Amino acid sequence: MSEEKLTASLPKAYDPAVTEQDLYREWEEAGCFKADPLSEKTPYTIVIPPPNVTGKLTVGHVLNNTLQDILIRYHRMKGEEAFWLPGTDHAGIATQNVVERELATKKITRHDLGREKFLEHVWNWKEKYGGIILKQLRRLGCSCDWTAERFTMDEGLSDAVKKCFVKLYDDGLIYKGKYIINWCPRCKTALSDEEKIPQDTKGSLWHIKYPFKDGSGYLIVATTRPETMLGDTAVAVHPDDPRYKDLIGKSILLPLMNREIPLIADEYVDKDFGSGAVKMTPAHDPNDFEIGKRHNLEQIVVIDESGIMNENAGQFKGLDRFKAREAVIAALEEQGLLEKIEPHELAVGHCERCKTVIEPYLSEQWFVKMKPLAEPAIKAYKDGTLSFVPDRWGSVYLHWMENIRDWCISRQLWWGHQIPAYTCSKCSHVQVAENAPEKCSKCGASQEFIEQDSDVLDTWFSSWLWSFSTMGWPEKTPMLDKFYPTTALVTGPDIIFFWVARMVMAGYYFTGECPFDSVYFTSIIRDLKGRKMSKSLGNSPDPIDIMDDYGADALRYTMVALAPIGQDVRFAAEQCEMGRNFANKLWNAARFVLMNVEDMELSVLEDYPENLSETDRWIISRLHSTIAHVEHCLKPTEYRFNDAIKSIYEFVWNDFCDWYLEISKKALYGSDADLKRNTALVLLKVLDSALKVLHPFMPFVTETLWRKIPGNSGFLMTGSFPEYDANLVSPETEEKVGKMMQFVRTVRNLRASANVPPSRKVTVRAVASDLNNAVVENFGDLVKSLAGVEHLEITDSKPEGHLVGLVDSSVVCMELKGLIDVEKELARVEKEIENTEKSMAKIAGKLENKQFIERAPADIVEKVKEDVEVYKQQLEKLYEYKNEIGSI
RNA sequence: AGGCUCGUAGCUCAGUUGGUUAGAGCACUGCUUUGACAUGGCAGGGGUCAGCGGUUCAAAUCCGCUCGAGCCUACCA
Repeated sequence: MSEEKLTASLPKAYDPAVTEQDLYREWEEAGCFKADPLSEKTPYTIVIPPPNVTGKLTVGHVLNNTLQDILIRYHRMKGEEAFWLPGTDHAGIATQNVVERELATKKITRHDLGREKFLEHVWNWKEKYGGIILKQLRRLGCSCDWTAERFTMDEGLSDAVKKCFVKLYDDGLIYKGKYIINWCPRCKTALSDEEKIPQDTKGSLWHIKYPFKDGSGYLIVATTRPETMLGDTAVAVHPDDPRYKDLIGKSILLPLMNREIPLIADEYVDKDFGSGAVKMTPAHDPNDFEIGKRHNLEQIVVIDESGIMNENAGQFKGLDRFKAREAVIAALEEQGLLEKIEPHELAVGHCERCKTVIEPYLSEQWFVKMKPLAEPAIKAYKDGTLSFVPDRWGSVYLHWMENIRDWCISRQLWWGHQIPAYTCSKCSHVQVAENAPEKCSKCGASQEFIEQDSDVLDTWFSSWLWSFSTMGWPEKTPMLDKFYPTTALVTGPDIIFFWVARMVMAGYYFTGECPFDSVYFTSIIRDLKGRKMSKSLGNSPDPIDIMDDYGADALRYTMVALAPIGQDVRFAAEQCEMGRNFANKLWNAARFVLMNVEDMELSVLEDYPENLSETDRWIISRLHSTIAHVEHCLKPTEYRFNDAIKSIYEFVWNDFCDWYLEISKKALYGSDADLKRNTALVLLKVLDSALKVLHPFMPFVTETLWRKIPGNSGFLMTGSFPEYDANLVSPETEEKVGKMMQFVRTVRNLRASANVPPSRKVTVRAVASDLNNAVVENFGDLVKSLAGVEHLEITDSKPEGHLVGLVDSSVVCMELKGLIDVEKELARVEKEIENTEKSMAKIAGKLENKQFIERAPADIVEKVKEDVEVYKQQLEKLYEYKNEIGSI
């Protein structure tokens, strides 16, 4: 009857779809994810790297967030006040693009709507479609504290942004100026250096004749962007270049424009590149801009904000910049001014969001002086306050920090934090303040004359504050007090500059503290061909589909198992079979335990029972070795997640299922009531502990099973992690049981080689030896049930009509009913001999080497001697056996 | 151009400070539905650890070079 009950509640196969979603709701409703700022417990904090509100879950997110969840769940179970703060990022350009594209289907532009109406649209879009990814994280099982969810444009976070801007401005670290910046002619906004993606491109180097005004010939100028020559205001050479030294100061007549420009000298010019003469276009090249400033060159803008040639481009006005290039070349050629064209490879910058070729563009922008901010961030890494795993990212971080450049933070977008700078239209006075000033502080003009800067801030200007702005900073909130600075950060190395480095700088500058102790950089997920997962390639499987097919736990298991430290991962959905199979294996192991325990009215106990058997002690020893290893792997200096999950897998599958469950059947189906009870208690307790250890990695299946264990109540996830007890680890027991296992394998091996079906029992005679005697005496009954043996006995010598196998150098014989297949058996033994000889040869040579004996540590030498001795004995026995068969 | 990382079984990957008979999962071969599980069990085949050279008593592991893959940084027009 109870059999029926269990079968009903525990089906033969684990079906994640049945439990996962409901279980998550239960956890959430019970407040299991919530962290208490007033708790006395040690805080453990992670802030999520906020995904874009427009984002959908990718396999990359899966890995990243699973790792965070593992840490959070583990530390929660270790009794710490674990706080995982979730949220999203407003993603200026990306979000604006999405909404603009949607409007475009209705043939509306944002300009049709105007700023205010457009922003209303974006907010509506955000409320409706934004943050899908956070729902998807719930599906994954992430135990974020959703009551603390934040968005970078929330009121509080927006106030923090303003506050920081004002402070930096007041401290003289924010300035506005006309500089060459990266401009996307499609998004029509400035971009930071980090948003410019260089791509190697096969271009050309055009060599153009620039004639001198006085008719005394010409010089050659080489360029990759001939269309910009229309804005040239000089040609530069190196002051020491003998070819040009005497010509410096002469006038050149700029072709096509007939503008008179000077030949100037500047150290910057590389004599060995091209012709050694460089055209200067200060309005369209960052280097020319710098040189131009030194020489007071005029800045002539010839390309407009859309990438179209403007009125300064003469006859080329109105042409797109790439069309203009062709037209300029054609015109030069016609006038015989094109000397030659060389193929030339160069890195062309592209817009991170829309892939449009970036245009260096002269415009008025806001910048942050970064050098002073970098100093404490550099120190933090160098003195160990901040650590990276893998550590090699530290040098990447340092290199960037030490060569840091000012950060262009203004964006010509509408969606974002509008810059809190106000200009008086009467006197042009600029005021920077958190709130709109009521009158001009200089000329006293009233509010109507004061206008806020129309630009918004780079999204990263809000996310670099994320680690503390989310907790209420600048208010001194209990949350901030309890959970800041945070403990760990888990993110991808691709945003080390965008985010990690800047967050460290912001942490020090605004709070005086490093915002986290350690950063773990995850692997990059690729497809099986090694390509990055991307939407355009269509090679990125949808994690939701994977979870539908295999379950969230299976996906989590697989991603973590597959991802070693800092190495890229090649992933395909089918690999989740390993996770699914593992969840199923665990399910069935639990099912077995529960079915057998059911009638005994037992519940899981605090301690193991007295009078443990050797094999009980063995599984407990294995369990505690596993616990120790897992805990070691999860330390911040290690973060060896794949190692941790693998050792649990091996414990559950190999030790617990393959051996201990099989061993326990002997007791469970036997008539010794005490033994039965003891075994059941050990099974329950080990299962209970295994579920706890595995829980941070595979939360759903473990919680589901744990709650079915008699005696358990509440939630596993808020329970405690098993405490490692070194006294329960016994190498001696593991050794003893290991010999028994070897013995069983040898018998199974013999059975297989003689094709004895599992159902047929055999007789085994073990030739007396220390090992054999101990195994037969201590584990005789077990060997019988595990290896399908009917009669097991010790003999003085090998009997006739038996197959022979070895355990170390002990001989184990299996009686064969009927004739031995001589040929087959001979082949098997010969193969065995060959293998053993090969193995021995590998190490035996060492002993003949005097140097080895003298220099190698004594214990190593001893070990080799012992091994060789074992091989020798094995070979002796194998030869003997071979002769015997041969003579049949 | 510089820097970093990687190259281990057909595939995806482990292998912590040099000393293991070089491992796992999938795939493959044979046996197997015995009362947890065929998403299973038992047994097995398969690798000159990219190549060459060096250090060492000892190298998949440390060093150098070559070849191959990838990533990051860089203002050579």
